[in-house]
Amino acid sequence: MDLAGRLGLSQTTVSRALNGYPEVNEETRRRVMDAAKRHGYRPNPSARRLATGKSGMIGYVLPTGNAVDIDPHFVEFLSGLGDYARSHGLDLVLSPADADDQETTYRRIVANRQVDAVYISSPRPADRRLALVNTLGIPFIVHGRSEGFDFDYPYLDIDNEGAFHEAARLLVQLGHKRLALINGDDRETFAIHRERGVRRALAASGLALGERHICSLTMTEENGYRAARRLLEQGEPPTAIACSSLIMALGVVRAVRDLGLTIPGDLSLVAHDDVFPWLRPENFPVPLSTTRSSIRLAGARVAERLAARISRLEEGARGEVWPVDLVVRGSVARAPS
Amino acid sequence: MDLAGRLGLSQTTVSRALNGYPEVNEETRRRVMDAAKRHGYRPNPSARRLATGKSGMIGYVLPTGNAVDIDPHFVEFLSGLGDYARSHGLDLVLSPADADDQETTYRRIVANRQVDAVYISSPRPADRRLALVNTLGIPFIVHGRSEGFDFDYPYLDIDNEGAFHEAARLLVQLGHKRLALINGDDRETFAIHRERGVRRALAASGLALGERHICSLTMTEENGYRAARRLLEQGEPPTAIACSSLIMALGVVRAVRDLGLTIPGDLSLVAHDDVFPWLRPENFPVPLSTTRSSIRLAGARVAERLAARISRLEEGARGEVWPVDLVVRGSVARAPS
DNA sequence: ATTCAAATTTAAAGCGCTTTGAGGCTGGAG
DNA sequence: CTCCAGCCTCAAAGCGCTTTAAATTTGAAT
Repeated sequence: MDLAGRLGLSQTTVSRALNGYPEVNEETRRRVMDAAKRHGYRPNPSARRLATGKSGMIGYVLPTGNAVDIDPHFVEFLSGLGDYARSHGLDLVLSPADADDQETTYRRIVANRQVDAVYISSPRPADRRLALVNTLGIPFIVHGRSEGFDFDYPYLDIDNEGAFHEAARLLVQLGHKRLALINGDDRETFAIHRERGVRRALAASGLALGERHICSLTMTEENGYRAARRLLEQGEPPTAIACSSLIMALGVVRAVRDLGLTIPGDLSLVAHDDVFPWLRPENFPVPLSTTRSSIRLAGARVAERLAARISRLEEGARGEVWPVDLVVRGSVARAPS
Repeated sequence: MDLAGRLGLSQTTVSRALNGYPEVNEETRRRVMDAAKRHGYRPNPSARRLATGKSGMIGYVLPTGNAVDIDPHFVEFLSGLGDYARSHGLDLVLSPADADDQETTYRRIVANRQVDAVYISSPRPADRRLALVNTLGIPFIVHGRSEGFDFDYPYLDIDNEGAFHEAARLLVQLGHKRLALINGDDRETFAIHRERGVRRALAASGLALGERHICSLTMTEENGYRAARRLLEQGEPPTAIACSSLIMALGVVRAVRDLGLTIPGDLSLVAHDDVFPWLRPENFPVPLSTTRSSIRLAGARVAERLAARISRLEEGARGEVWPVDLVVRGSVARAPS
């Protein structure tokens, strides 16, 4: 669609007018903009891309594999990300990669300039993806945190340690001496931080988190159940449990029932709530106390910062840590005497 | 990276050799392929795209909005899709769109040739997206089915009607006269089909699905709870419930408990299981009977067919309907007398 | 009038690949 | 030998945009 021809202008001027370059007469710009709108002209992204190297897309390397399950949290994060992306004309590219070799894929999308920025989620300590992406020089943001690097990086995380510290502190204040933690996969930083939070709270009162009072498993209902049974059937069962996910908490509740115990009579329970629209803590058989942080809002914020980095409005390694609400509901009570 | 130069060949020949054109000497081809591998040469997709109009990507228009939640099923579907896509070098582009105006986005991605094919999910009867995409002429596959069009289209669906027919038939055989259905949003075809299946099974035995024995809501735990309470607290409560989702079934189970009833003593329950790794029917307080169909496998199959359509190995409007397993577990029993 | 810098606009050179239309070789048929 | 069919390979023309370098116009100052 030769807009330039129609207007008797050169392609150059049209391009400049459309892209907001200053060296175009305002009146000319108006004419061009006008004609563009009238004819529904949209620059061909493939061409623009070839010329500029910018794609207008955000990338995410999706670990896949037969035995690899995508975390259900992902969809909520995506809701937020998508919501922001939509209103800013960004698309999201999911590049599936072998879960055991994501590096190749990162290299590819960067080398090919398929996306303008990427985000990384569920980071682990010394996560190789971070080092890689940092080297490759593509704008990125980490959702969560890593540890053990000698460089800083931009991230958005929630205060997992603080949240679980608060939760544990509350339980301790209620007189609980034997506290247990049902955590997510402890190779991920968030789980490490949560454990740290619990330990710190216990230590402050001269208590400790027993070796047998901590479980670390992928966050499924079944694992929540198993962990709870293991914990509750041992010699010195905990009187309170902090749990890393609402889904696992479902299993915990089931286990408690199966054992003929009650919440909060025999066991106090606090879980982390990522705010799923389809499973709410207030609707648990006994309303569940939670540490709450909307993962969806995080998605939107990550998109926002990614956009800012692409347009160089944000630079440097700014880390952002969100506080987490502790919402007390019926599932916690004084320790049984 | 001028591969052509290195080899003393023309760009043309290199391009042809790499893309498998027949007019290249096999020995030459080998040399080129070899050098390409050795130097890690990868054609620049942006350039190739500009030249061919093909992007090597699959598209999905993601409905977003402040009040729009992405279905948790999406992530499982994505697992399958991603798994296939990975092994075939396809990327997935999610284009977020205002849930109320997806048309603009479809037009854009087609006009810009951003993707080679798209899939559509959660279709409704006479879904406008179908008509649109069909007109636009981009390869596509529908996950699910629509109704009321005068043209055929390629789709992959499960036999929702058959599944719920079987489930209802089983319940009827067990002597249940008052059956209820807790369905998903009845604007979507799958829900309509499921209702149809239940009605057909009941009709076969001279029974009917009472107006007050059917609920249709988005599939959350809370809605499952509400629906179950509404059903069970009315004058003639059902003795059996068919439920469209495992998540809703959680709510049903909770409601049953709250009312002091038992499964399957007072109420038989069957739910549809999309096979989530994090919530399994056998782990319900009473193992849940289900109609089971892996949505993840569907995702992989959709990707496979999409790829086939892109390379024109598949053409026409082939519909594919997968049978659904009925898995009987402890949650169903003879109707109370 | 003349001049020069600032303000606009333009021609043309990429971006890195595919594809079209030709040209160069080889070898058996004439 | 000459020709021509078959094979291969190549130069060059896009694909539709951005950007560099140069040209033109404008306008105030000389």
